[in-house]
Amino acid sequence: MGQASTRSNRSVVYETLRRKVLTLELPPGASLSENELAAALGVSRTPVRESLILLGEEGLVRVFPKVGSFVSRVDAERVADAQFLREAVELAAFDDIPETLDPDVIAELRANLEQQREPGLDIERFFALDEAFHHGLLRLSGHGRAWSTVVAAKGHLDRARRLGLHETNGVGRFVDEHHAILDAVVSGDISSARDSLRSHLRAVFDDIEKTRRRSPELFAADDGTVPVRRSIAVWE
Amino acid sequence: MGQASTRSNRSVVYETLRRKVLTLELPPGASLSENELAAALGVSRTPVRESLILLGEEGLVRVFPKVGSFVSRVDAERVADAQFLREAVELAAFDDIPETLDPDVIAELRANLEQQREPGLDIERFFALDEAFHHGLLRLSGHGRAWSTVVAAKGHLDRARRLGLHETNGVGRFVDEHHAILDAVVSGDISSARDSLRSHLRAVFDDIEKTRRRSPELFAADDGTVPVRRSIAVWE
DNA sequence: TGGACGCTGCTTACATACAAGACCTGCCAC
DNA sequence: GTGGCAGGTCTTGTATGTAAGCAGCGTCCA
Repeated sequence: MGQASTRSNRSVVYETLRRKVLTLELPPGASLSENELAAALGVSRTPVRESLILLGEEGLVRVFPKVGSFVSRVDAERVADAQFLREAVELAAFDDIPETLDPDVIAELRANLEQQREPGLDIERFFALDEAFHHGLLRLSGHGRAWSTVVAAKGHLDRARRLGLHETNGVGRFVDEHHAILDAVVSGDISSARDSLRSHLRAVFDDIEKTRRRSPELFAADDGTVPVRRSIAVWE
Repeated sequence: MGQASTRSNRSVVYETLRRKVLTLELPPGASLSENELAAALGVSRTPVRESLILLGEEGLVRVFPKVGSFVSRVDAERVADAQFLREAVELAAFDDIPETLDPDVIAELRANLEQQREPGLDIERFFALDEAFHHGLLRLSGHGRAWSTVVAAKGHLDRARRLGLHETNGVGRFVDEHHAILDAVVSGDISSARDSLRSHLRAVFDDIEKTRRRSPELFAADDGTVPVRRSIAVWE
């Protein structure tokens, strides 16, 4: 594939596919044929297959034995599960925030928020910054390693969110909330920080729910029905 | 392998290996050669390899490229992470317990507790009942699907616990706590149920910590050091 | 017209062959 | 004795071959 030899092909394939699924470049229902993906990515079926298995475990892909693999539908139930998990972890972490905050992490969070204010922020950049911000919050309480669990949940949330949010219009509100959370943390008002974080996470979820009501056709029950074969173009 | 053809070989291999790791039948540091496992299980390397990848994602196995795969060390840091995650999820679920409880689930939980009281309870049976009990509690709040996340965490906790707990001596206390939790839930005192559940989970964790202090050699930092090749017999 | 049946082409599941790197061991030079 | 190098053998990573199952479509028959 031409990438540095320090990374396995499987890692590259996995991350490539995951990114394309999360950005909806590979939309829900898209067919993910091992052969086609292998050819498109210039590798054999093995790393592709292993990546699909991992994505299946994550719930982003459904593998139907002997039939095909498909990008999973955006399922409202799964999105709600993800929201519950994320909220539980991030709020619980706040209970363990120490008296004296790690100045490095605080500096990183402040710098992050600066960038969230930059004009011309595109949606991909915002999602990346948002992710780093919430990860930083977890690290403040010494629970940074729980982030990987949140990431798995966050994937479903972001995918649902993207369905209705293709520009950064209205993102400013979330940036404001990030500031409020960090300010509360720094000032030592953990209780207020908790409330701010909770309402922030809920606001994101409400945003998703609003999208779902406005465009229910984008969401679909993941009820095990097999998508029509090759119903959606696979590779761009 | 002889199992019913309705289940894939990979599922069988994965579950077999996972069980052996969790029960310490495959102890921390044990070598997991793809070739040897494939021969021992009567399948090819493919399903074995895919299982190892999944177990690696779960943190129960470490795969060193071109060197070997090994059962991961019981790492105190990872155990603490698991405890944090589990506590966060189970406590958050209690906030969503509805006024009227699902009678089927309640009946199931009561029956479960009956069995926990049975004399001659062995450790494996207790772990299974404990697992079903906590899963049931999650279902009461409609968050049963979050159980899979807790399971991943619980694996690390159980493994640590088994290191010091090889009989059910002292398990009675945990059974009592289960009763207290369920009684509080049924009586509608969610706040008390929360407190009981929290102290229950903490007690289990303290139990692990006590084991760690008593037998620190059982725990080891998972610092990336490669175990000596074939240092521990692989298959029984 | 409608239903059943078989063929064809696709898919994943599994098995195996090959490649490439890491470790250990033993020999050899000093 | 000791350092270093080479080779053999292990490992996982990747590629490819084989098997088996499902779907869709066309055909044939009633």
